[in-house]
Amino acid sequence: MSPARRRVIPEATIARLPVYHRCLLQMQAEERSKASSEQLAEMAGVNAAKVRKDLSYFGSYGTRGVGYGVDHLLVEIRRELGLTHDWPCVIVGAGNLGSALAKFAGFSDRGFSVVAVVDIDPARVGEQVGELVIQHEERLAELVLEHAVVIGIITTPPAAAQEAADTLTQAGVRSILNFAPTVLDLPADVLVRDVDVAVELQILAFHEERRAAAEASATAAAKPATAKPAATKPATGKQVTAKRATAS
Amino acid sequence: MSPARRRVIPEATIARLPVYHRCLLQMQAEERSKASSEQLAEMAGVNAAKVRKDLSYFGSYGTRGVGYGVDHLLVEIRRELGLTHDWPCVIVGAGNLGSALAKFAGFSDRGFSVVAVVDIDPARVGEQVGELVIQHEERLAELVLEHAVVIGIITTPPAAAQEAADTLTQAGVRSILNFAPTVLDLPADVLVRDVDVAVELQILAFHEERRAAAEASATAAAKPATAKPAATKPATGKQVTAKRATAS
DNA sequence: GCGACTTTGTGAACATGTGAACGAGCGCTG
DNA sequence: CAGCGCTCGTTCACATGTTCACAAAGTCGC
Repeated sequence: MSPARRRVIPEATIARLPVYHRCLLQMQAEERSKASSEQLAEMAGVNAAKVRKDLSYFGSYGTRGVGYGVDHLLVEIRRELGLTHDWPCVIVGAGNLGSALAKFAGFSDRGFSVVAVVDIDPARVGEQVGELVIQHEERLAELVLEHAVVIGIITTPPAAAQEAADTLTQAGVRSILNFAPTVLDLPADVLVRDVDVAVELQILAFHEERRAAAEASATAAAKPATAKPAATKPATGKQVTAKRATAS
Repeated sequence: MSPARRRVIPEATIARLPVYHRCLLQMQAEERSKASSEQLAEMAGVNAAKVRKDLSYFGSYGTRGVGYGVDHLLVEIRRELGLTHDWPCVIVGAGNLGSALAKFAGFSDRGFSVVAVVDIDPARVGEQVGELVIQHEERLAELVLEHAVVIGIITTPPAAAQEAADTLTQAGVRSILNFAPTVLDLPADVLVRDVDVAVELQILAFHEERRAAAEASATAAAKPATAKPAATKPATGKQVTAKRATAS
């Protein structure tokens, strides 16, 4: 109800909120009522100061000397993330990935419900996928309006992605999760998040490549044997936790 | 063959390389031999200066007054990303997502080959998925060694992810793509990239929530009607391109 | 060959994000 | 109710990433 007292929240913080949310859910399941920034940080794999700073953007929900109330914090984060109400989504493209997502239950319990799946292939229309029936892509705009869809999920082949995005946008969707390996060209007020498995793999490959090069030059005069030195090298620095990289 | 002349490459640059790679492939398909940073930037949805700076980390592959040679640049990027040779991957967890990824052909042509799929459910072992047969998770370590697997892809339910990661790590895998909504705790020299669809959706939801709040307070005295104002609002600023956010 | 034009490569300002340090506030204990 | 220990919230310095602006270096036309 407070009018416009909130500050601007950094993108990096927003991206971490869902992780905190997940950790808090787990704590709640473990019947823990309090959580310190330290504990939350450990669980979320980040720095404790970062946790405190992130949470402080939304107000002072912690108690000094004690920590954060798990239930309370959950409610607040849920409110910030808009998880208190349902978000109707539509999946465009019922290929391997689209079908897998449609069947996947993991969203529904977090407020995301897939209300329709469409595909351009007439042969697939009518096919059952999870609890839904594939409809023809022609009906996309219609379905968006009918179900008040807010989020579009694009799982088409790259060539069809732009058109799907255009249709979604014209029907009023302004949030798109794009799995197609394409850069979508859309109006500035449409928020697109790209998820590309191939890109992720290539990033991993880059680091592997570098690692291999580093090891090769490290063992300069040593034997340039076959490969696969199993699990040697205690790495640089302390063996705390793996380097982490999440979708920004 | 140059020993260690290369500078340290920023993570943000690395994450963009695959996108440039993809754009260049498309240009190559269109028989274009030259590309300016401006054109590449437009295609990749980024700033032209960023393109130049990114590419300059690897050396001077452009020609002033002309641009970059598409073929040449492709070779260089491919070399940097280690796409010149094959990366054997293993998929742990043959659920909806795991199966979809296993069937998906999009990786193989970029140097990533899925050499094995394992699952913990004995009932699923032996099942055909794409060109592979599901094997039991017990054999994971064995399979990693046998096929010299470098990248592990975890698509198990969250509860099983840590164990899968441990097994992979102990077998020598140091690059993991984790689709499970869990923070993995691993040695520091293991590189983990998390891909979590629920997180992405929650980020979109956050912005939708904010947008709704902003619009509500903007139309202060106006009619607080039902919802769904279709496609009003020309947005703030110029209608260039959608805000973009990719896996960091 | 020379001058005009184009586009790269990079230095420097700016913006965003991170991590350490520390004061302020709260609960507990005696 | 005063002192003490704990943990939040905030400030500050630093690291990382982005964008601008411009000189250097090349091509092309004449």
